[in-house]
Amino acid sequence: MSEPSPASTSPEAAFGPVTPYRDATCGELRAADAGREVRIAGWVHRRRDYGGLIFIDLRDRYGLTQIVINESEAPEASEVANGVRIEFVLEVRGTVARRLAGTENSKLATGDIEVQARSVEILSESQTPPFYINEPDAPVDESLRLRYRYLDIRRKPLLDRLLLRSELVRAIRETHHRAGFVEIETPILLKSTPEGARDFIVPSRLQPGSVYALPQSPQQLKQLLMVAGMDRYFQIARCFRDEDLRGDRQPEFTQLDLEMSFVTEQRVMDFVEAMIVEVSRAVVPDRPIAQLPFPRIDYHDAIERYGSDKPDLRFGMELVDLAAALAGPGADPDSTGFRVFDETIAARGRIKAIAAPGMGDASRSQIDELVAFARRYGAKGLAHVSVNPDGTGHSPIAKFLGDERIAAIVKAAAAKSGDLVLIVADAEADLVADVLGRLRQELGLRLGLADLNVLAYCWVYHFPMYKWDSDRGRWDATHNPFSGVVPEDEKLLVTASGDPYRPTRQDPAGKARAMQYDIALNGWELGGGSVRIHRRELLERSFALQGYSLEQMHELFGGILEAFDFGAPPHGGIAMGIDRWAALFSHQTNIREVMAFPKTQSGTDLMLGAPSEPEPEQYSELGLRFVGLEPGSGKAGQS
RNA sequence: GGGCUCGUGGUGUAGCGGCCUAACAUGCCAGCCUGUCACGCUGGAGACCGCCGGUUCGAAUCCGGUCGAGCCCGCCA
Repeated sequence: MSEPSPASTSPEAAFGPVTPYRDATCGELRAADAGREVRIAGWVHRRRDYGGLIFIDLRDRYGLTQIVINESEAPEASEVANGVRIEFVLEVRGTVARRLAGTENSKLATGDIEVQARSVEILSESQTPPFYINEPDAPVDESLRLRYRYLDIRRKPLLDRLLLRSELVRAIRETHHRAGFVEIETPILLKSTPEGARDFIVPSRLQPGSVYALPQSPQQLKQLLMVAGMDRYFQIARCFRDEDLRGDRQPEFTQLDLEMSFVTEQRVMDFVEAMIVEVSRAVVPDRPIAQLPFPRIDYHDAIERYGSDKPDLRFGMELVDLAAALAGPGADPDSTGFRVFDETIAARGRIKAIAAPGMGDASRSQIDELVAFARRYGAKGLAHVSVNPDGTGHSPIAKFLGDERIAAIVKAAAAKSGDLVLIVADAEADLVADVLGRLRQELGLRLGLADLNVLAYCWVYHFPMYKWDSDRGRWDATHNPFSGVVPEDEKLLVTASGDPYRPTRQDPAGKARAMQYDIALNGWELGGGSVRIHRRELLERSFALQGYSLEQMHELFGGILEAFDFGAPPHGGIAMGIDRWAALFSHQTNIREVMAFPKTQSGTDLMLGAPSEPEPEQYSELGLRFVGLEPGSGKAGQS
């Protein structure tokens, strides 16, 4: 190789696939290229050896091209090809030729041609891979896939998902730039705040004894950018939360974070909705959007009708209240005859139901399984009524309720013959909604009620401002401590006692609604945001309700509070989970499947072996020493 | 912190108290084969059943513990 010289090619050539190793990728040669002399490079996908004739399918991320090595025409190439094995990296020189009539392969984009090799060079050898790379559907233990992630990415399914994710991020960027947003990076080394999830901590060497925290989201920074006059900001931001993992949760994940100035809830939702539609159409054009504009559902309606603040609108099966149906007939209007229901009514609880289509013939064990499902989420039981072919109902609790009430339940639930009405009763209305909401979601999918191709986006708005934290005796922000209050509820941001620093459960603040909106997609929470409080006085009132003294406010949020003294515009925004979005776009239920290098459920990286013990010098430079953990306070234990 | 599931040649599975000195498919190795594309045919190597301990005359198979992976509750938006 000679010394690199100044640029000798055009940008087009520099951007193209041609390199000193290849003239074309493995996915682009067509019949029209017949006769071309080409160099082509890639991995050996498969090898078919006929003795004097060897076929090699050469693969790169663009596709597959068949190479033919004919011993009688290229004896040297044939000798090399004899030693070639799967996943070797080759550079092949030869001639593009139309395949013999009748031997074309319609399954390949390049199936009309083959490259007749003149020479074959092995650029790199490979061990036998630990799992099949050339059979994309072959199941593989996930820990193996994680340990050899670079091999898993060679396989089509994961490759395709990462390409789709790349398109998603590209579409997001293009749309935001077109809408005049400025993309700004914010720091990863930040200050710890007590809100929300547990922080990841990074000890400071220059400030011994102090720590940085990794951002759970760039929340405060984007608000400061609004104070800075940036007007429209967005970022594809990495976020970190030190909590236990789930299929839809990794310790580090990616958010689309955006904020706009001089906006209302309506205005932010309008932009985000238009952006989502544009991105969806660009990335998954063949997937219909269920409803345009997106349904906008008040939080309380969402809980009432779907038992969820992220309802899956691909199917109905809404929750219905049975109070009226149960009150109806009978000698004693205060008694339904069924003790569980009577106690619930006496406790001013809720009795609600869903009708599961076609499940009327569910077996005893199927019912038991549903009862166990309901119990897992805190229900004390799960009553059921099966609807007979003639439209009447039968149920184990019919002997308590009587036929008239059973009929009223069937009617209230709008259950048809063959359906199964599932009933949850509890003194806690939230629990009833949660359990039925989870049953609804589970059964909707199990019964195939959801069109899997549809994208059912919806907004849920006006979340409660706070929820009472009985352990700590204060109001917790439902979402974000900076969320603004709906203007007509501003007067509710007070305590019953009048002292803003003594919150109690009876405070009017418990009824205040936030200018908070979530976007849900097919039953997943895709994102959430709010119009923020931009007046310092109101922010202090809100923080007081959340249990912060003036000193604590300054300690924890001093920077942003001070900023709000220098002219903060009204502003609002949203954060959306890119990983979840990509997973939903590619029909995955686990975000690991759309991440290049995810971690296991116990937070480890099986490929790199992270986390690992630090070197002693790293400890001493930071003034740290590992003293072990209290028994039971963590899994690391003492060594 | 807790519950559940899984862990057998390289990979995916079967075997679930003695018939297992572990079976099948695929992969791997060798040989033959000039038109295949999940090529074919013949032959061969390869696991002591995650690890430790226990029960038993006898364990891959039962029990306990432990490690790893997954799902879930708590946690988390």
